[in-house]
Amino acid sequence: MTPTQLAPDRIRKGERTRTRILDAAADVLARKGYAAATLTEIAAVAKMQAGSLYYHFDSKDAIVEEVMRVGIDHARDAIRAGLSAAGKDASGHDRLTVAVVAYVTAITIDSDFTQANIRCFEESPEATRENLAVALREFANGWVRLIESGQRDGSLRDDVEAQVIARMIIAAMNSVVGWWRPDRELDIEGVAGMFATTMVDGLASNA
Amino acid sequence: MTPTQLAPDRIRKGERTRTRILDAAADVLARKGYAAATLTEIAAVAKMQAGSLYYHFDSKDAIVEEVMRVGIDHARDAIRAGLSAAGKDASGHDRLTVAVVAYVTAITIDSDFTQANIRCFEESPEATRENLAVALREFANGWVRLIESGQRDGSLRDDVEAQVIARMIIAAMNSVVGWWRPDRELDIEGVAGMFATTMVDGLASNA
DNA sequence: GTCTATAATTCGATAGAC
DNA sequence: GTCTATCGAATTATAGAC
Repeated sequence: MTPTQLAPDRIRKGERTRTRILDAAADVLARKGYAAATLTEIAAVAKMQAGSLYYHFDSKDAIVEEVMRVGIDHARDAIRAGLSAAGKDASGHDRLTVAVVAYVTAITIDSDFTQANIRCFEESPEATRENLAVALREFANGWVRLIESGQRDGSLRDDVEAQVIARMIIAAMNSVVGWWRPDRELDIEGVAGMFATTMVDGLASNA
Repeated sequence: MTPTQLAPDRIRKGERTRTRILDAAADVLARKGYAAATLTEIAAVAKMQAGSLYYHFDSKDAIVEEVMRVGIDHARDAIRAGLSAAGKDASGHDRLTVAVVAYVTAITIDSDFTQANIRCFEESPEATRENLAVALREFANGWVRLIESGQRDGSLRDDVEAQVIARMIIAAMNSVVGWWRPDRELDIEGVAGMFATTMVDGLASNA
């Protein structure tokens, strides 16, 4: 038995504590933002003392970075699932609409991680943002490709720059986490639908 | 001469220092955000020591609140100017387009105050947000009325809720301050135009 | 009005007992 | 692995000289 080999339940126990801390951090970060989220509160939610966090993580920023990274992954997975359900032969117009609905739904329903990522990005230290730059660029590029694909197949207008419009769409979608709450009379599918149809089909009446 | 009556140049001197502090605070707040903006740095930009700020303001939050309030006022004025130039008899569709271009241009060109307001709002203390709630609600309501007006005159579709779309449009426009820089090859009028035509006329090709 | 010096907190991080 | 105790740094805010 090598030194790195541990009993299975011991591995699971350590992993579970780590996950509990990340869950707690995502919760606090999504509600308070980066600066206002204290290790004391994160530890309290995880039912620990603040000092104990350092056995599992090197620093506050290490916790924040991992939370945000998980949030980005969750969002990407949700979009992929929606797109693969729509099918590869759907038009760029339809695929963009599906992606918008999938993403808006994902970031509002049951994911403190994606909300923490959205809320804390600008506020987080430069080092953290640099460490996440590749993942975020990849995320943004996904939207750019989606739009460019629609421009190529003729279902989306090509007199605007996909890079600019992608940023705009991402920001518009992210804004829902700032005001939508589950107890609203308006369900999130309705909101997602309005977002998609407005950004993709426009607000102008075609009557 | 009443006790509150001061020599004109003395009034002006005090006001000028106050303005210099607000200018410095807007600069730092727009670049660093609420938490990372320290009084030491604000004072340095204003060419003072941190302690001296307290002769002019009661607290950091008092400075922040006033900067944000000025930012909101600047934005509102820019939109009003654009709309009055467009004329009262323009369609809701056209007035909304004009307002988008006016606002996007205003928040990127030459106004640390509007950028500070956009960047610091979510991060600022609850008391600050409550104090600005009326002004911000009024700002948002302006966009809602603009959209509803277009829905009434038939130039904008009425199968979406103006309240939801207004929030979405505001967030999309605000996002430009996060990435656009004056030295970009793409001028801000071009960006504003793309934003307006995409959100109002849509991304779908009408060919 | 502005400066220097410092009080008062808060928070991230570390050390050592258990 | 977790706790208690504490260090050290940063920051808002105050006090008093000038």
